[in-house]
Amino acid sequence: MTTFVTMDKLINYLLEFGQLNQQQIDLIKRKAQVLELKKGDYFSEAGKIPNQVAFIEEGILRVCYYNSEGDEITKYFIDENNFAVDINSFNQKIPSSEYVQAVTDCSLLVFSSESLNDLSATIIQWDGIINKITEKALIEKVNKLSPMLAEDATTRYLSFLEKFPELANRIPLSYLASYLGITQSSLSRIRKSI
Amino acid sequence: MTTFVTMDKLINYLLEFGQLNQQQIDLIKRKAQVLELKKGDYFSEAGKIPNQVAFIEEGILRVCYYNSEGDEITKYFIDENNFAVDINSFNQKIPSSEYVQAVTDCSLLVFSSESLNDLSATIIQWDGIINKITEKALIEKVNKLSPMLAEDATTRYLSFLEKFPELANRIPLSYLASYLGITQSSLSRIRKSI
DNA sequence: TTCATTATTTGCCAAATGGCAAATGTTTTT
DNA sequence: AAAAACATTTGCCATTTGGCAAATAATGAA
Repeated sequence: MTTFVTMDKLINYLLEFGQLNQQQIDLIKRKAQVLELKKGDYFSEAGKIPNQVAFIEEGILRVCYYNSEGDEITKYFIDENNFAVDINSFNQKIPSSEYVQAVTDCSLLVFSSESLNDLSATIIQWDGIINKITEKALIEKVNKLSPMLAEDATTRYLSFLEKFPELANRIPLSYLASYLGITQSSLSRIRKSI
Repeated sequence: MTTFVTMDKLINYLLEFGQLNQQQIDLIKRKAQVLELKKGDYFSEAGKIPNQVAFIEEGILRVCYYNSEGDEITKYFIDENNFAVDINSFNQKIPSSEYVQAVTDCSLLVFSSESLNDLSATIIQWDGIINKITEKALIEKVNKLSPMLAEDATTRYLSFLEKFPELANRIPLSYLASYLGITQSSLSRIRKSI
């Protein structure tokens, strides 16, 4: 069974966290499914038990939820060469309180729960690799969020610009404002003042 | 070699994440060292490569760093029945940018790097247990920090009060203010208004 | 193109927070 | 107890951000 998708980004990413032989790489490629999302499409929905994990080859996703005031909050953005999943709900098999949406057109490689179980059972290093990836991603999130609390909104916006330079003007203000923890009008004014 | 410390909290905590037989439990107990810290004492210092991990039996620690403006920031508090370590620096063996300080008198159980390696080599479930603990702790941090951005300072303070009811008036204002992302005077005014 | 819809900007004013310094309160040392 | 050191509160005012609604701009549909 031949595939025409190289999946190079995924494999190179995994290889950063552990060694894999060609046979293992081929198995991983067979277990991954290409999923193309259009801007605005949803990858997962709140209230459902997540049963797949996505590696982002191209594009940007955002993870969102509704807070107690009913405002939609963008918890974080995830870009190329990262995995997206509500890891808590996925592991515990409980309904997710978050949903994941494509901010731009995306090309994803998706693994189902079953595929991941197979890989875990077949590839001895798999769990170790996944653990390292998970841990690194979570540490990055904490380290990004933590200083934001002490910064003013302009600084937070500038940091976002550094991380996603091309994105700031291509996504709805509301996405970005809720991520930065400010209102749309404040963000609009901050933009103007720069 | 008999020990008079029961270490019940530690063992019960570990057992939440995986099974351990009595022999394994005894080994873990032998590898742990009791460390008593007085309020204000440091458990680890910035600039050093962390070489131990602490389980908090009693008391509260805080994890701190200095931001680019030179302000001391309390990144988070860690309370009883949790592990404390700069996991990133610990795993990568790089100098920590954070330091860990006792907010109250603390009773800790400390594991050295070598002890952890021994445990990892001897107890087959050890790595799995540690990974689950690590992941859970990081997820909790993200989930706590994330909504704070969208809340006003009073709400953040009230949330802190819920989590650490007895603490708010027993620690320096500066610790708490920097955790909440506000100035000492603002926090003082918020307190008064409640 | 034109209309309808949605997103963004702006004005106006209120509320929240910061900056700084002085005043007050608390703790520790001598 | 007195002095010194440190922590907290307060006043004053500036800046930031929010709330709301109207105006404007951009987008998509007919």
